[in-house]
Amino acid sequence: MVRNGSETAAAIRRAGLGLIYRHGFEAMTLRALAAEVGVQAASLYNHIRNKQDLLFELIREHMEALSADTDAALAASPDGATNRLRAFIGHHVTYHLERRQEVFVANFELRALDAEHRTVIVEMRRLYEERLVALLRAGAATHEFEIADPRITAYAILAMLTGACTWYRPDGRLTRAEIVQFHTDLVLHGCLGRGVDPELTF
Amino acid sequence: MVRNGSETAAAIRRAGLGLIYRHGFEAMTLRALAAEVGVQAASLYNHIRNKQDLLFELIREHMEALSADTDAALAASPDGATNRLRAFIGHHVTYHLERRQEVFVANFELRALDAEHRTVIVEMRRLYEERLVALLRAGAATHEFEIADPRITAYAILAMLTGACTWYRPDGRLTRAEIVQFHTDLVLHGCLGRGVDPELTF
DNA sequence: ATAGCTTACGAACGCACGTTAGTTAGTGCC
DNA sequence: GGCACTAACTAACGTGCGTTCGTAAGCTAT
Repeated sequence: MVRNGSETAAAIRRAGLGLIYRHGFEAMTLRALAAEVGVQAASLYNHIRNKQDLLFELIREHMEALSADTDAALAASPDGATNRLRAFIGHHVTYHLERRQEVFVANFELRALDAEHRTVIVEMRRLYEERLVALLRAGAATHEFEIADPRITAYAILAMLTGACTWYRPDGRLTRAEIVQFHTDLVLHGCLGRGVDPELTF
Repeated sequence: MVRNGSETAAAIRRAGLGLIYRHGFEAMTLRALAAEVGVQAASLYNHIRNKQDLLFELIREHMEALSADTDAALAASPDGATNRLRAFIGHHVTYHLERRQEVFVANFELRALDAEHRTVIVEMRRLYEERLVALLRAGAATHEFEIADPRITAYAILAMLTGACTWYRPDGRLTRAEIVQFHTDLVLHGCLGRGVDPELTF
């Protein structure tokens, strides 16, 4: 059977992402991937350069989409550091919850990339993190935030937000909007809550 | 050459941990492990049951040590939810920064465990998380904290704290004590800082 | 001294891996 | 209708894997 080529290519990426997510890149065999696509292992090579390149492309495409989407979200945000931070958190959480597989693979299969490919991805990730660092710096400069170390704070926030991917289930107790709300509150006010002085509520 | 058995066993665990940390469990070969220990691959089997069991034992021992150590830290803490939360954060961050390899392996090689072994570890991790959930609940009950969802908050805090392992370097800019301080402030007060109303500082 | 246990070795097994080669069958354009 | 192209197939290559086997050598207790 001869299918449309780009359909097969898309099916390979989709199935590959799922298999890498579930079993890890090293543990995924091309034969298993081919079986899931409904094709012989050798036929994969009509659509991918090789196994390593499939991983790289999956991660690269994810990082590019994330970058473009983040730009759009921040551009749409009202002015002011707090507003922009809210926009960033809302977008990051929503986007990440919607693409848990991509996020997981992009974060934890970096070590399976060879040196050159890894360098490319790490740089893309650095640029993403830098957006939040800059945002925090701006808020600290206007005294909207009280932040001793914007870089460390940015890493901590990102780890917290991205962490939601590990337990979130679409059919779970909480909606994505609720999860965004929780994390926004946590980042802005911490565990003690804003209720300490209700009059300061925004 | 015939060495003391338990020395070799310890060397296997140490080298195995490092290799799994750097390359992943699936990507680590027993021949590479044996070479690092200075032994033939077959000789490993005098000290481990098999490859899978080595991973399980590494993770299990880590989880047991973490559990015991956390109990000790909480037992030594002064009363009160905020104090206990500080103690938990201080201990978690310090312990995790000191054992980044164990932490990484225990968190991200779970999928390489077979079903029964994974069940055991997941349960141990649940019990650990439950300590923080209980702590947050206690603080919410006394109105020391304002927490809408203790479980989600616990997950978020743990993700944030554990995330420090990914960027921390012992020879880096920040000491472990500084990192503890940063994260404690973030958890307790969030980005807006307690400076919003200095009189409310605890 | 010697028996028994521990620890190591070298060689090999059977298997599954990523990848390549050569070929066949549909598809679209002139 | 014929040609070029794409996408699929089967078969096989060489490699490296986890693991087992049989054996040698050192340590320890009698």
